[in-house]
Amino acid sequence: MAAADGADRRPRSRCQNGQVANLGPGRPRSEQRPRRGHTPRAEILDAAGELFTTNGYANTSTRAVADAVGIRQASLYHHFAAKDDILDALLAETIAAPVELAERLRADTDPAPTRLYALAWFDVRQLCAARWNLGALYLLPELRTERFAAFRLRRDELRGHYETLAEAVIEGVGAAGIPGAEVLPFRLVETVISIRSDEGRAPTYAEQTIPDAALRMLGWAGDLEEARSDAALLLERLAAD
Amino acid sequence: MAAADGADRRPRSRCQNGQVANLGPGRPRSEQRPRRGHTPRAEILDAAGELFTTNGYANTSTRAVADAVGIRQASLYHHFAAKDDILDALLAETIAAPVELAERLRADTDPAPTRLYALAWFDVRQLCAARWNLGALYLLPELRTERFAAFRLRRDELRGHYETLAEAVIEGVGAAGIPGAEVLPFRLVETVISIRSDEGRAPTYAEQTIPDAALRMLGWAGDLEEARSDAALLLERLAAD
DNA sequence: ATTATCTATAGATCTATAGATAATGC
DNA sequence: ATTATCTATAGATCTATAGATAATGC
Repeated sequence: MAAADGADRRPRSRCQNGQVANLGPGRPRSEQRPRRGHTPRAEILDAAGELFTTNGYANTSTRAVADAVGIRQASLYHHFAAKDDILDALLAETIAAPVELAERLRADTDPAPTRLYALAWFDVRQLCAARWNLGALYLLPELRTERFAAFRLRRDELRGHYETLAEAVIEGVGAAGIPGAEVLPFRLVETVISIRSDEGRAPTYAEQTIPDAALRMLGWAGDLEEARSDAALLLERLAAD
Repeated sequence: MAAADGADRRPRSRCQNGQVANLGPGRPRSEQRPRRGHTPRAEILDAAGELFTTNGYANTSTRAVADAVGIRQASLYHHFAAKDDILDALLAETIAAPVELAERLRADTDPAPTRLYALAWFDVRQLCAARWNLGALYLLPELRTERFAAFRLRRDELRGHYETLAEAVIEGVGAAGIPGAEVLPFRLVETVISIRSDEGRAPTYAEQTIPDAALRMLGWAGDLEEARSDAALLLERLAAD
């Protein structure tokens, strides 16, 4: 019976519309629903991402998620032990890549403005490109519970990396710096979430405007086009590893 | 029976702890609970503000709100026709003052940087000082429904005022401006909400750091101390009217 | 044997309405 | 008469578990 360990073995269906060839073991679904994802787990996460962001986490029943996938409510529990775990998996996805990038940037020797620009750019791009605006879930009161301590820790790490880079930028600009501003680049990047929520779609200008504004806000008066092209080279280099 | 029109006539109790002298008409409460507010309506809003921000809107039952006030669940409906209406009243409170200030600032003749500084300062101060971090409710999916169209409109007005002021600042700085940055001051101010949510309390540095950063972000290179003292004078003047 | 689904259900909610009751105010 | 509370309840949920079933894989 039990599983719910998240170890998806193989895809069960080949395509995303109604016509499906079952490929793996297990009783066939009584109904097929078009839903993105190569595994049941990925299908569930996609459906939950849509429903959690459009109707809210607490307002989305496990039945609604199951319906959106085309399975019965109880079948969810084969893939996730609890509703919590679906949310946790979605949240983890949203910060894994920026955290990893930030860790690589720490070891890099480029100037701080270049590295901060690169991190902000990468992060904004991902927040804009993501299929669902999952950052809107960061303010859920549920995340303050023990259950999500690990997620909070990861996000604090990311925030710490932003702050370290921002402090280094401020140090380089001398008296032009604003005291306390080192906390703001991380926050400014995450405003993409509210913009996307209010405007109903990802802002097109954000990828350039927000990293630019982050550096200016810290008192950095250098050439933004240069920062941008340096950051682009840096990101390419790191992606190659 | 019916009421729920929000027209509170008079206080029912004189004090905020258990010892209470009933003053108005109506059946006495079977239980008294310490809760801030001079009228039942205010008590309900205070309790709901606490519970909505700490447990979430959808997770907070009308029973929980009633319990926190010291009345029965059904008695809420004498003051609010539906749970929606409690949320709407709380949200309206959060933007009434900044919207009014922004409207007065539109008629003012001070330079744009002074006016933007004043608006951001006032708004940040209120977001920090408010008893509950109600801005955390702005991302609720419920707010996208028709029910909250009026609230969205008011908030859009506030956003529009920020943008108009920011555009004027950018115009004054010539080539130093970042295209698209006029949308950011409003967003930067609202980052107080996530900071307060993550740190568990209002940031002490925000009142100065955020207005400062908003101007720098727009490419404004003037004296920030001067902007701050000019804004202080402007706010005093407007408060006097 | 293992896997992924299914059916059925226990037990615990939640919102809003109907109508009774106990105060004050005229 | 008006007001603010009360009790009682209809009707509609929701999460998670138990155990059956229908595939594939060895």
